[in-house]
Amino acid sequence: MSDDKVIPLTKDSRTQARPLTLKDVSLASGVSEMTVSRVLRNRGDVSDATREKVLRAAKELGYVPNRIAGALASNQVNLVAVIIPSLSNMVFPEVLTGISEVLDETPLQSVVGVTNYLPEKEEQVLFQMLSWRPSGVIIAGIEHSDASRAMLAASGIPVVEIMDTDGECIDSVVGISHRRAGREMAAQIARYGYRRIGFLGTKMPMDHRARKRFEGFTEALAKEGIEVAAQEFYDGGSSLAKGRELTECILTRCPDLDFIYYSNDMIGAGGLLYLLDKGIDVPGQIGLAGFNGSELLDGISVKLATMDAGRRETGRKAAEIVLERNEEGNGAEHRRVELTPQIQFGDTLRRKGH
Amino acid sequence: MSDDKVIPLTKDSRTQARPLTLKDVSLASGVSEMTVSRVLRNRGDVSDATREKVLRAAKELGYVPNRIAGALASNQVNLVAVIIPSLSNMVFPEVLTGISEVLDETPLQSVVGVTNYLPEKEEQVLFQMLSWRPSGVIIAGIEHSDASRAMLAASGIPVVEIMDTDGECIDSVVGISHRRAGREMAAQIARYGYRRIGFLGTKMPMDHRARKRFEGFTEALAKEGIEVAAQEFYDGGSSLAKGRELTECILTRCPDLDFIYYSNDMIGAGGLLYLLDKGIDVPGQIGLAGFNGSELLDGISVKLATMDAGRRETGRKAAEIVLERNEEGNGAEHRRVELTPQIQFGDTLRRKGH
DNA sequence: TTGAAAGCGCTAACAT
DNA sequence: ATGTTAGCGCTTTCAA
Repeated sequence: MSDDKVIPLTKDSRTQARPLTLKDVSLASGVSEMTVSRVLRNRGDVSDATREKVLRAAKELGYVPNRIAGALASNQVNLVAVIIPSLSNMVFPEVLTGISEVLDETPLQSVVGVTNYLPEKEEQVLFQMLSWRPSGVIIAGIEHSDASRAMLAASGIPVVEIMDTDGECIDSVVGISHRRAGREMAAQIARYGYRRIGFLGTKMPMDHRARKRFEGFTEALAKEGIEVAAQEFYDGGSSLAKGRELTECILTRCPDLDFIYYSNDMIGAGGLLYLLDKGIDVPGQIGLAGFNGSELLDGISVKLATMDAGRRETGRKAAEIVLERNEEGNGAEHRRVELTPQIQFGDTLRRKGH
Repeated sequence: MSDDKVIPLTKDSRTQARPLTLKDVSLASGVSEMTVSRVLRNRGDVSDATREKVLRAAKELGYVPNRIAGALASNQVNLVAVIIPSLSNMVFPEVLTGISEVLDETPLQSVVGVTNYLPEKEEQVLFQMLSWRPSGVIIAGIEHSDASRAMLAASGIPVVEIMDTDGECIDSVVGISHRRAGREMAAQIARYGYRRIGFLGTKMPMDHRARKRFEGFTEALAKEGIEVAAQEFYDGGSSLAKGRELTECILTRCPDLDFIYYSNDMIGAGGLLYLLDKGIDVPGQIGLAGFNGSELLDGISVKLATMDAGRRETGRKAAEIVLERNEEGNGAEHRRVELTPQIQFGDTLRRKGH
């Protein structure tokens, strides 16, 4: 970006002074406000004649209902609060997509809040969201401050925690066990004969899910008598460049690694590209695996091993639970849905020496 | 994903029957509702003693204000509606990030609606959003249905159209001229001596901005007496894989191309990786350029030429305009902010034969 | 099938 | 510094 031209326009508009109300439509159509309300919501019995009249009047005036008032009167808010740590990591937009897919067929609508991985911010965002009295909350992770948990528990609305099943949930939960994901990847790597294994991931306090994968990973390796030979942690967002840099770094420190496990596909792909550039044989000399199952990166000639965390599916399921919990009478039980990701071997994880 | 275990829990909660109201806090603290309201909003003069009392009572009870009621009473909704075509293209989350950065310091909060590039869906989403009486609307693009334009114009709230300045705006606009972006890239490519130029992009009716870039591109080439030698269009999302595939495709049809202009960096990078894999000399044999300035892809060894569309900046500016328009008294003019993207040459665009 | 009255929970505006 | 009153625009409930 260079200079920004700022050109104030002259034309003067801001047409409307007061937004229209039901009353305006009532007057215009010669029908009581109540009946107008009924027509606009398709509720109760209204004769076709009046329905016509009302609809026409509303359309002609350009009436837009005031949901604030409607929500207050009916004590019903068709909003679902969705709270996620970030929008920069595609994982979360993908979950949102799953949620929208399901909610789009219903009167419910999602509202997104972003926490930047900060518990304090999460608390604020949550408070803000709850103050709109949404029909449900879908929130990433199961680690929350005491205050957040208290708010959620007390809210009396369905709460679905997503993307992590390792721990106690407040109400319902959908996701995968990251400990198990880490364990299974470690087991597979060990089974394939790798022994000098490095790990590369985000700084852990930020990201509980990455931490749990790492814990599961080291735990399972330990069971095979293997210790992680080297590890490297980084702050901030993941990018190909970061993956490159850290891979170079870890291999300088520890050139005899025969495998690197990355905490996500983005840095994994960066590492992969780096190794390919260097002419290093992958997975002959060194095997690699990431995490997420990012289709985004599928076009790299050598496909990185990974594990699909089922983000779309998670979003869909979470939305379905909120819906289910909103249908009164229905069993409306607490739910625990654990998705089981499979290893995708790609081209970078195969039996050593094969 | 394989089988999903669905384990209904047994514990029974849904604690609270009726959410707390101001009245509850009033009773608990022995202070009038009005004063409680004042304390909770930091408004007017309240003695430190009563403030303390109220705050303590509110905290102990776990009171969460009901904004629905507050908004109705005060006729003030601190929501900004943000309407975008998609979350799958990182461009939009990046704009959202810019918006949030600015709004986070204010009482305003953004609410996102997604249109899937469908004008009809845009209309619905817009109607939904407007029914919440937001303090402003930030909407991607300047092409909208008549009904949408009418709603926006009649809403009486600030409307900022973003990411495209090629055309008439309703109220204010922030973004770049995609025609100009296309023209400038074409001019540069021509200046550098390329003559057999291909274009690769999304199907146009979907994406006005891509279309305008293409139009600007062909127009500027025409001025140099050059015609686009081959073009390839695709549906659906952009990915590295798609870029690969289409690049192979266009080069099969037209093997003598010396340049390919891609409608975004993702497919551009896919093409780049394909050519590198094939051992083709880039840019010696064929030059490449994309669009967006995606930092995401920075880790590829050969850096794709591109143009930064200033997404964060666009989001920030749009949010600032909404804020400005909400400060009464202030000039509150209509604004037109045209950002001017610069070509980033990377490694794939240089004078032919150098 | 339609209408009238009474709030929803909060805040603006006005007392005190 | 605090309290009282009267709505905000809609829907629920009850009556016709």
